[in-house]
Formats: sequence, C-alpha cells, structure tokens
Amino acid sequence: MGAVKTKRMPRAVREQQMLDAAVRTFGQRGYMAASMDEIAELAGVSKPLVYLYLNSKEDLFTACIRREAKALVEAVRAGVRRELPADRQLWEGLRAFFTHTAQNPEGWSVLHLQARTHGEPFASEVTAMREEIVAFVTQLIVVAAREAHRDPDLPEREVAGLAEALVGAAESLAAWANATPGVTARQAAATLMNFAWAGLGNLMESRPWQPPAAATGSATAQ
Amino acid sequence: MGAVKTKRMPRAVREQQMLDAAVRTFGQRGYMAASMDEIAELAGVSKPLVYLYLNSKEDLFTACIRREAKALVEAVRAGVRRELPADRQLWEGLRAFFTHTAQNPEGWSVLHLQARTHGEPFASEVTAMREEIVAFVTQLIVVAAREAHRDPDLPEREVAGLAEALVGAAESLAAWANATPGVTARQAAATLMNFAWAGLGNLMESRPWQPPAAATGSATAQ
Amino acid sequence: MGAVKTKRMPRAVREQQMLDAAVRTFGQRGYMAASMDEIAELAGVSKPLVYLYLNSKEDLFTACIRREAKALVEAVRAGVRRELPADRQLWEGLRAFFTHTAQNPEGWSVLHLQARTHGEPFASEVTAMREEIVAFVTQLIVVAAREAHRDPDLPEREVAGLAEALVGAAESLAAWANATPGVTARQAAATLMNFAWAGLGNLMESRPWQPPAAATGSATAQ
Amino acid sequence: MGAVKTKRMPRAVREQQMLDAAVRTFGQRGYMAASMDEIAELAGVSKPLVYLYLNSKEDLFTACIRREAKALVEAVRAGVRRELPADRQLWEGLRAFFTHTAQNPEGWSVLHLQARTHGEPFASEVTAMREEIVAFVTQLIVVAAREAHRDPDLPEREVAGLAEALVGAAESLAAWANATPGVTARQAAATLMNFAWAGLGNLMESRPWQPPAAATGSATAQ
DNA sequence: CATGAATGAGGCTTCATTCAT
DNA sequence: TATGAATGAAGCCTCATTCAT
Repeated sequence: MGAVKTKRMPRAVREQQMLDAAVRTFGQRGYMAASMDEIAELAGVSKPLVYLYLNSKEDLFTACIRREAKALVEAVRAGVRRELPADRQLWEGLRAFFTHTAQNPEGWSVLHLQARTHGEPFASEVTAMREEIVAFVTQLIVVAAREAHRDPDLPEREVAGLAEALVGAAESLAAWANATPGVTARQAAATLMNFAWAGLGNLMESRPWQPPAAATGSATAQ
Repeated sequence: MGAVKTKRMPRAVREQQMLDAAVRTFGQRGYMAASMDEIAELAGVSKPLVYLYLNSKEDLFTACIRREAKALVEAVRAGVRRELPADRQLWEGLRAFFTHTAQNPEGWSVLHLQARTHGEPFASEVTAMREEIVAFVTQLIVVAAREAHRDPDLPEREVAGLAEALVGAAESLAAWANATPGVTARQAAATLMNFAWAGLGNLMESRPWQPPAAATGSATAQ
Repeated sequence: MGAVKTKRMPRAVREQQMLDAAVRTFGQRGYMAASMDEIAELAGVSKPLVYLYLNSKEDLFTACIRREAKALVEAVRAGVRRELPADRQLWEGLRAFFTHTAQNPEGWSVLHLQARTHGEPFASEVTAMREEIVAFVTQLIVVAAREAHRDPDLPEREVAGLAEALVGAAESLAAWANATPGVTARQAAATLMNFAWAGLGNLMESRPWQPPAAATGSATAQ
Repeated sequence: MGAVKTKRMPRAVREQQMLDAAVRTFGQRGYMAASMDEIAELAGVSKPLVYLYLNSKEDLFTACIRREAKALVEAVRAGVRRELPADRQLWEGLRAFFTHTAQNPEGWSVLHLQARTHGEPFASEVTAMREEIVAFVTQLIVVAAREAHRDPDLPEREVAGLAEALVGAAESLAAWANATPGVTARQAAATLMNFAWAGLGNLMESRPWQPPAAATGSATAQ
C-alpha cells in the first residue's frame, strides 16, 4: 500500500509525493484526524523525512493548501479567454472550475472544507485564494454593467454581495456535483450560469441565458 | 470565565448549559480540536458530569447538531407565511434564515462547517436538515413555475440543481454576512433575493426583484 | 432489570439484596471490573445507600467473601456425620462441597478465583476459610492413620501436603464440574474419592475405593 | 528501581524487557489492577514505546500468557524421558513442573490465577496450554492401565476426571509450595506422586509409591 | 540521504466516593 | 431512610516531534 518505495529520489520529486499523500489524507480525514504516520506511510517515506522536508504538520497542511489553491486558480485562469464578453467569461470560468473540482476532489475538500474548519493560519490561506476569485467575479459584474451602459449604479457593497453569492453557489454546486452521480461539470456550469445570469424570475418566463454552442475551444473544456 | 458556577441545578438546565458550551466550543475549534475539558470548564461543570449526561464526545456533538438544526428549521418555518405567493415566501424564508444565523453564529458554524467536515454519523445528521430546506425551496420553485403558467417544463434534475445553488448561495452569504461588519440580515436577504429571482442579467437592465413595501435598506431594492 | 424497586425495606433485607447483587457481579466480572454502579442497579437501590450500608467497595467485597465462605463451610459441616469412619466423612464432605459449589457458582467464583487474584486484605479472608477446611481434612487423615493402627508415622509436613493436594484437587474439580455439562456433584465426589483414597496405582489393579450404597441419609445428598 | 535505563536497544531486546516487567506486574497486581504506567516504568521505558511494540494492554497480557505458557510446557516436556514407564514419566513431569513454577512464581501466577480470572480472550489462551498438559497426563494414565494389563476398563469420562484432579492438585500444590517456606520442588513432587499413585488408602498401610533411588528428601518416601 | 528508536503531552473515558436535600 | 447531583483521580491510548546513527 502507498507508493512503491523507491530510494534516493531528488528532493523536489519526494516533496511532491509527500504533498500528494498529504492532500489525500487531509482531504479524507480532516486536518486533526490525519496523522503524520499515515501520511508518511502513504508517501512511502519515513516520518523523519517528512519533517526534514516540510517541518511540521502545520507547515505541511499550509503547503497543501497553497499548492491546491494555486492549481485551482490557475485552472480557472487558463480556462477563460479575456477577450470575450463578461457572460462568456463567466461561463468559461465556471466550466473550468467545476472541471477542476471534479478531477481533484480531495484537493477541493482540503480547500473548501478542511482548511476553513480550523482557525488561523489556515483560514486566511484559503481566504486569499477565495478573494482572488471573488475579485475576478466582481470585476466581471462591473464590466457587464458597463457593457449594459449601466455604469456603477450598483453600489460597491451590493456588488460584493452578489459576487459572494455567486461564488458561494458555485462552491456548493461543486460539492453537490461531486456527490451526485451523473452530473457533469458542464451541466453544473450550465445550471449555475442560468441561475446567476437569468435569475429564477426569467427562467419562469422561459427566458434562460443561452449557453454557447457545444464546442467552445476552451482548453479545459471536456 | 464561563458560566457562573452555580451548584445543584436540575438536570435539564445543566444539560442546556452544557450544550451551549459545546456549541460554542465546537463552533470555534471544530469537532476534533475541541476538548471535553474545555467544554466542561466553559459549562462550569466537571468533565464526568458531561459524560454522565451526554455520554460521549460523539453523542455530545450529535446533540449539538440536532439542537441547532431543529432551531434553525423552526426559525425559518416560523418566519414564512404559507399563504403568500412563492417569491414572497422565499423572501421571508431568507430573512428568517439570515436573522437566525446572524444571531447564532456558532450554531451556524457547527451546522455549516464543522458537522460536514467529519464523516458519519454527523454528516447525515446535517444532511437531513439540509434536505428539508432544499425540499422547501424546490417546492417553491415548482409552485412559482405553476403560478407563471409554466408547468414542469424545467426537468427535475435542473430544479434540483437550482435549489442547490440557491441554498448554497444562502449558506455562503450567511458566513459572509457574519464576517462582514455592517451587513444586516435584511440586506443579505435582499441581495440574495435579487440575485436569485431577477438574475444578474435583469439587474444589469435595472429590473430588480421588488421587495415588499416596508423600508428595505437594500440599495438595489429601492 | 434488577430486583423490583420496593421502598422502605428493613435494613437486614436490603443488605442481603445488596450482597446478592454484589456476589453475582463480582463473580461474573471480577473485583476490579465490577462497578458500584452496576451492583447498585442490580440490587435495585441507589448508590449512596450501598455506601451507607456497606461503606466502600473493599468492605463490600470483604462482606461477600465472608458470607460465601461461611455458607460454604457450613454446608460442608452440615453434610458430614462425625460418628462415621474417616473415609466416609471425607466422602460426605466432598459431596456436600461439590453440591454447594454447583448450586452457587458465582459464590464459588468469588471465593476461588476473584478473592485470590487481588492482594490483601482479600486473600487472607479466603485463606482463613481454606485453612479451616484443610484442617478438617488434615484431621481426617490423622484419624484415618490412627484407625489403621499407624499412629503419626506420617510427619506433619507431609500430612499438610497431602491435605493441600486433596483440597486443591477438589477445588479444581469443582470448576471442572461446573464447566462440564453432565457431570453431577455426586460423580465429581466419587471420582475424587477414588483418586484420593485408592490412588492411581490401586485403580490400575481394580481395587477402587467403594462408595457406599446410593441412599446415604446425608442431609445434603441429592 | 526497575531495569537500568539503557537507551537505544534493538527492538527484540526491549520487547523482552517489557514482557518481563509485564509478567511481574500482572502476576502481582492482576490484569485490571496493573497499570500500563507501572509496567512501562518497571521496564525502564516510556509508555508509548510499550504501545508501539505491543499494541494494547490486552495484547500485552496475551503476549505474557503465551510466553509463560510456552516456557512452562517446554520445561515440563524437556524434563520427561518418554522411554520410561508411566509412573516414572509422571514423576519427572511433576518435578519439572514444580521446579519451573518455583523458579518463576510470577509467571505461574499469571497463568494460574490472573489469566483465568478474566474472561475471553485470556481464558482460552490458558485453556489451550492446560489441555495440552491434561492430555499428557490422560495418556499417561491410559498407558499405565495398559502396562497393568488393564486395558480401557476405566471409562473415558472417569479418566478425564482423574487427570483433572491430578492436574488440579498439582496446580494447588505449586501455589502452596511457593507460599510455604522450606518446601522444595522435589518434596512437593514426591508428596503429590505419593498421593496420586498410591492413594491415601495405601499410604495408611505403609505402601507408598517408591521414588527412584536418588536421595528424595521426602519423609514419606523413605 | 534516510531511518529505527524513543518520548512529553494531552485527549477520551470511567470509577469510587461524597454532599445536600 | 433514601437519592439526584456532582467530582478528584486515574487509566488507556495516540500523536507530533526528535535523536543518534
């Protein structure tokens, strides 16, 4: 069980193996319930080596959070073409987001659940990433308003609330999609796009937001 | 520190004190990081008494979850007048929800963060409550569709996704409102109502959902 | 479960109920594993009452040992007619002994197993009783020797060893008979009498000790 | 106090030290009253090391029982020459048995008293060993009967009872010899051999079993 | 580079025992 | 007489962390 025990690997590789094991363990067990013993065994190394490379459980967890946060943000960034109109950017961002969380459920669990349930210094690690995403969404909303010739009529606080709501909905849907068999990333994205852009009121009157034709050309699309 | 140490209280009272202390501690520290020692001290009793009344850490946590879930569901239920149209019911439900979570942040933390982060049997305890709320929202959406003469054109899975998104957005906004000074429950509810009912697309075109007459305080809702 | 809760019983009765419960619990669980809680519940009284009447766990256990030891010694004494020859007295004593241990397995467990596995002051309680029985057996041997016109040729230490061996064999057989279905007290007594009186050597040559005809007239006989 | 604290020993050695300490502690205090703290201190190590090597109190006790049972059985086996006639084999077995229990009183206490006093899984551990010895004795009796040209006239159940009585007597005598100053293993063996082989009846008539030539030290055996 | 050996600290749980009514 | 309420002390076990090789 665990990775095959190969000796004398370069440090960078070993470190990634450790982080892989740590993310899996933290994602499944939670921060406190995960034991350094289990992580070391899953990584196929001895415990002292984990300490040599990563210092402490706290540092190890922080490293996991950073790596996963970076990967998620980069996945979203890579999936969005900035030259498109705001709604299209949002659509692409959501697709990239749901795709990444579906492919990486333990990492998502670390970010969404585990890191937030324990106090500092972990919460702020995640908050940093989250704010990056919220800022992106906020700016999309502002741009959309401008495109609709409706310059900042929406007060800043209100926009912040809307962005927060949108991001929160996305986070919840990611967990829901991961837990509900048969829901693809694309469907989750479409549902949320509909909801966010058209609103329930419009949906009631058969005026949904129209997703673009199937093949988008976005790298992350599947 | 902690409750004033009063001796020889009837069992029912002591039990509530213990649950109060436990909810606070679990809410702040998380299930695993919370220690029975701390809970007992905060409750102003000795540890064996906690065990005498509540059996084990697991049972204590379960009791917290049940109490808080029941309180939340009842608060929402009590805030909604069933004779109103669907959008008004949603509005009232959201207001009750944000009001309760604002008044009871540790309880909300227990339900939203802590209980979901650790495996069974806690997760299912919360899932039960959450499904009750999702069912309520789902039914509101269905009724709204019917009121708009648009009988089940929305496929079931789609409705489920929308309800999930709405509830998820509410959950996130609750945490955000609790963490952002100066955001009232009413404002949070208005923002989410706007977002959910009118959608970003409509908002862009100055067609927000209209909250009822009473002074709203929400900027967008004017 | 436990005795029906009857209030206001005379002290002596209550005390016996407690001792009954204690003997059962100590016999089954052992001294350390038995809890005062369990004993009180089985006796149908509250814990403080047990303390009021019996002082402490140690005193309670000692009281159990004394009661059971007295009962056992009296059962054996009552079963023996002193006017008979030594071998007959031994035979009757063994029958009474095995009958009593079979009818009172928990009491026997307390005396034979539980009381001896914990240090003072319990061991000496049992030792006292055991010495009484060993003395009885020793005297039987001495009398038998005299009857065989073989006055104390057997040195004292040797007689003590023989008595010890006989009593030890009886103790072991009692546990064995209790644990082996279908072995009656009478059979156990006969086997031991044979073994002790005739010896294996004689048995090999078909010269067993002859047990008396079935109906002995002994009070304890069954 | 306790073993001299030597650091960094190979695992196998430390494990034996721990078992030594555990046997002593369990033998004196009993399973439940013995504390892991005491055992660890007596072994000269920290408690976690005991758990690292031996898993749990239960496993530790089981390991003690197994080690002591194996040692006892091997001591008896090694002391018996199978080519001798049955009575001589028994004599040698008893001598080996009493010698071993005298040299190893705590181990004997663990096997005879402590392990039998607490339920499964300990009892069956000892029962296995005991049955091995009872089987050996049973077979000796059968062989002796054959040698005396008295093929299985003794019914099986009767033989089982006799073996049980003999083993029980031996067990009791071992404890008695350990507790009575001045009784050697050889004397105990001679007394029991006399008792078992010749029987009280024969002893009364000055026909003891004859121990082999070498100076016996037993008064009756002269 | 890598690890077998070792531990201080702390958590959950239970128990015998007492007080105040 | 009888008990509901309460606790100090102690036990089992696990974990993050460090030496010494």
